[in-house]
Amino acid sequence: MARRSKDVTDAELAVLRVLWREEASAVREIAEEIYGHARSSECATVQKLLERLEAKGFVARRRGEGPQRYRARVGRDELLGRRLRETADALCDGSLTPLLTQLVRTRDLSDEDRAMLRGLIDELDGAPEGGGA
Amino acid sequence: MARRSKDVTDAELAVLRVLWREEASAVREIAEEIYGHARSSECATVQKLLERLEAKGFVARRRGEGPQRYRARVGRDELLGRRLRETADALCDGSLTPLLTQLVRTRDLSDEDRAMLRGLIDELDGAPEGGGA
DNA sequence: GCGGGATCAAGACGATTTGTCTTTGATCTC
DNA sequence: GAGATCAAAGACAAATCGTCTTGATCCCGC
Repeated sequence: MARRSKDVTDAELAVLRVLWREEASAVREIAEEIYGHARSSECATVQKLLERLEAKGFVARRRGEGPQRYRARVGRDELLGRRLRETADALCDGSLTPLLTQLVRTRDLSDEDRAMLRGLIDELDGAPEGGGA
Repeated sequence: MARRSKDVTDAELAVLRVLWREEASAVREIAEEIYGHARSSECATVQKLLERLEAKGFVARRRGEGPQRYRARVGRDELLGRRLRETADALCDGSLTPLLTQLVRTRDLSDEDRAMLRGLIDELDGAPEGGGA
């Protein structure tokens, strides 16, 4: 039926990447970052990508003096969380646990990774979920 | 340029799900599982999906007496690992660590999840990858 | 006031993906 | 050999996605 479109496509992601690095950028700057130069067609492409990203709520634009400047409204980690949840929904009936075990089992974890993880878990164990102390 | 096609599309995944449950199934059985019945057009659809899955190496077919039977050649966890790596490549330059921390931070983790995780890490810590003590 | 440049919105475009269906051909049974 | 089942191939429309063109607007220095 209706094909589910991606949250952020590859080309859009390239734009987001720039915005994660550069805070607030104009179209021309982004195009230059991505393509190495900024001919008018490339600017138009970037503009279209920004337009689509804005429609999805992933970037915001600031009008004012000079060219409009765009900034990201999602961080990498939020996007990451989104994708992880998507994956969990598609493959694990929404449960995140299998992702965790799969990741840990993957064995690419360094000593530091493990230590860091342990720390995070300790933190969660120590601080009750309720929030307030 | 060339849009990257998905490893397994949604409709294909529905087929795989059946195969994960049912070991080795015939087209008609799969169609019945998915659609509730098996008219010829639905069988054809499933067949096409199986054909594509086979081309990607995700299922194998066994010819023999009676209708051909298909079985999955990837498990859920392998597919999961694949998707996780994809996500890591797209968003984290291939590093899996951010996925881990994001998952742990997500806070949807139950006590059991945390205990399980801790156990897994202990295991990794205890048994160094090199093998020998 | 005017030419020239930059910015921007809107839409067109082709390639590709994806889910579905039809057609045709093969095989088997009674 | 009639009819049913199964399989292979391809056709199909809808949708996505990256890209580009067009036309409008604005602003500057002269």
